[in-house]
Amino acid sequence: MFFMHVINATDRLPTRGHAAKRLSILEAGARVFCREGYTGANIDMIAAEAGVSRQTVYNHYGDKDRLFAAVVTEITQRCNARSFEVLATFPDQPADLEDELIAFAMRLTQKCVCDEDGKYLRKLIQSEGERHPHLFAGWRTEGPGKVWSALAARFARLAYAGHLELDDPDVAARQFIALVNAELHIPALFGEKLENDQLREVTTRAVKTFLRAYRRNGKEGQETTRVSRALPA
Amino acid sequence: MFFMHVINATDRLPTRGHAAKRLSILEAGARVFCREGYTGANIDMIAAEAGVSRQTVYNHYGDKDRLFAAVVTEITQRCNARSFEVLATFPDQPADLEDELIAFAMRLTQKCVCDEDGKYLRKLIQSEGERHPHLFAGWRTEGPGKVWSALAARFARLAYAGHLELDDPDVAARQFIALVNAELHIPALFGEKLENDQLREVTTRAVKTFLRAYRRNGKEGQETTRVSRALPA
DNA sequence: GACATATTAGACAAGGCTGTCCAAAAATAT
DNA sequence: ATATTTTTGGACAGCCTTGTCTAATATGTC
Repeated sequence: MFFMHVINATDRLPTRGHAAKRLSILEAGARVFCREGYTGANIDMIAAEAGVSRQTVYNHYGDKDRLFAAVVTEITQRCNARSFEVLATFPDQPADLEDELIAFAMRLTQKCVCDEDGKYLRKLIQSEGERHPHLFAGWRTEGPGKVWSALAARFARLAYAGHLELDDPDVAARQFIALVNAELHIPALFGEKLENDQLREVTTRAVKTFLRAYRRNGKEGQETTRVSRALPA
Repeated sequence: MFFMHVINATDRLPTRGHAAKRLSILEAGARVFCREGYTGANIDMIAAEAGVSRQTVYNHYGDKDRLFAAVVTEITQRCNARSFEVLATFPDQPADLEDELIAFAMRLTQKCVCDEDGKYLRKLIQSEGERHPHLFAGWRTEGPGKVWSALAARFARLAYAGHLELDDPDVAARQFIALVNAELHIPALFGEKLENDQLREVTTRAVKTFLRAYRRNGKEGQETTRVSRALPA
């Protein structure tokens, strides 16, 4: 009962009491660490932004290091969970492949790349990744590692079903993500948000290019080996 | 590169030893700011790494803010210059389009994306871009803005010459860069370097995909408008 | 209401960092 | 060799931050 909070503060969303403060500190920590960097962030700021006294922060997380670690693992888990949620909506039996891939890509962007957590995670990794690689080792294997290969499996399935023609599903998956994110990098760096219409345009162009390269009969040159590995459910 | 001192905010023309220290401080500043973030960096560290006394740092740059600004503009200019150098080697009249695009993309990666300055710039922008947008406004317009449209013009030229078939050269340019960088992001975040062989593989896959999407006779669906805008020398 | 637990505000020491001042030493130019 | 400019090391005040401690207050349970 008491360990609940210790293990993971967000499996429930408490609105009062111990757990509520704990969560609110975590969220404020994410915002502040991300905005100011590890060294630039200070506990008073986090406490103020969490609507909590400084001492409470220390009561819950011991010290700055441990708070930071908690923030990182929390954000990481949240991002991964989101990614797999979206992944579950991949169009396995598409009626209109292009349309459905576009919709899928937009979900991916909105819920995993351009949302708050995604932004936080990118900034935290960028600023502290080299200094504390152990903190992000989990993210690397559980995050992109699994998400990408899961996405690759979905593409392999589409290829097996005759919708795509591809050499290496892993490469296709990475390229898909790269294309979809192609036009988001610069705005993301400066915290600018894309309107829904713009996002649709950008995504549409990305998916069209992807499909021109990988559609069943959009080939030319390059030997394409038929995929025939174990496919997931 | 030599004009730097003249252009730069402060002051009078430096003598020889003066200029050497000045540069060494700038480079050390880049390393330390990038490694530790703006707040995390301290002047003593920079002075030590520059092989200079702390007072000398203050003599040259006044205070931390102005040193940081100088570092940013220096790195920015260096990166832009590099980018245009590489851009000048774009294959305008390719004998073997794929091979030459691969070589070009590798130059781009090695000299602009994966080199020290590129890494520094990314980290600085990521960590301080939102807080000091004015510092990077110049980079945005002079850097990606001009590089991308210059690259787009080169692609348009290839299209005009019948090598490619593309809708919008600007989009193609961004997608080209996105594909080429697709597999570099994660390693870059953790400061890992790719071997030359791996880089070649990764780049080859990217260019192959790009060309499958945009080669003259690798089409299907999607109305492709012939480009006919003003072309640069 | 009584009790236990969480939370709060504030004070506090220890330490780090910035930016300044200064006098001596070194480098450079004349 | 001498005059001028730069550099150096050290000392310093002022400020901020972390993490601890304490006594008072709030919250929730029985």
